[in-house]
Amino acid sequence: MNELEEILKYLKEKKYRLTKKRNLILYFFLNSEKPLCVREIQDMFLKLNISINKTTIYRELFFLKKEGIIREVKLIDNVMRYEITPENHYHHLVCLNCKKIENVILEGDLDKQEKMILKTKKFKILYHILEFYGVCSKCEKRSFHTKNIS
Amino acid sequence: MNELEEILKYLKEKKYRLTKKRNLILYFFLNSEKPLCVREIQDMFLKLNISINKTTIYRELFFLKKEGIIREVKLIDNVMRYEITPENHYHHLVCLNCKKIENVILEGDLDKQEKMILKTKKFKILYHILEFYGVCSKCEKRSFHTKNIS
DNA sequence: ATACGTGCAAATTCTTTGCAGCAGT
DNA sequence: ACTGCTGCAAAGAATTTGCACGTAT
Repeated sequence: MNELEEILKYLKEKKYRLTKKRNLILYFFLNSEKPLCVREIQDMFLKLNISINKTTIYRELFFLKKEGIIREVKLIDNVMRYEITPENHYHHLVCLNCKKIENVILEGDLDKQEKMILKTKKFKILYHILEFYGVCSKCEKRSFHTKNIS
Repeated sequence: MNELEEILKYLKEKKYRLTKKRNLILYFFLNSEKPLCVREIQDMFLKLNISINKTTIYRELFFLKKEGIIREVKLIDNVMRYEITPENHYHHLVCLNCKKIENVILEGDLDKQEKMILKTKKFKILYHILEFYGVCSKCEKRSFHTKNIS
């Protein structure tokens, strides 16, 4: 699964709509070496002969930023530019059998929860620890066979 | 905010649609002293002179069960009945200043994450620990005033 | 016969888009 | 003149519903 598919899957899971223009804007970002501004994105649509309104682009950038998919880059000119956010915050999958620890990215779903908590509980969260305890795929498989395998 | 509003808010947050029939079914559950079966719900719609298909009811019950809003109750006859799930699984808000621990309900949002992890990482999660560390509202307020305010 | 489930097309909900227009530099 | 934002109506995406039919007890 490539990066675009990852992002689309994430958006789908959060029940946002996978529209042609949203997909295209994401495609532009993933295939650009440098941060893009509204104007540049508008031109890219123009080149493809696809109509788009500048408001749509502004709103889409705001949306993608909110979702943590892109981030703002301020250069010397005072035009806002954006680029794909390079990474994300890891959580851990801890195997109770072999003690192996694996990383997993939850793609910012807790942010929403934390905002909700701030609003409803008035509790300002500074950080969180989230660990999942279970059985990894290797150990899971092994338990159905003999102990001597591998 | 009453219980129905709480549930609707939760469903809205998860981007499920708040349809008339879904709302009504929830209303029936919240105003019923006893567990309800498909037939009884069907009759309630009939009384209100609102058409509904039994498949819709089956699917809605499956949906609400999946979301943890209702739960199955098996009585002696072999008809499945459902009732509002009384409670939920707590997480903790730990204040780093006064060490107070508060409960918070995340309304099953992690279930989805865990299913996702099972699918993509093939890691079978048995349980999880999730704690939020931060500053509670009291301590937050106090830090803006003098130290003597209790 | 009754309880319950599935697939598909139509209906409904609600996000996303475009347009007109405004504010600030 | 240009960047950036808002409200409202229309378009579009995707969930929800109804219908026909199937399975199991």
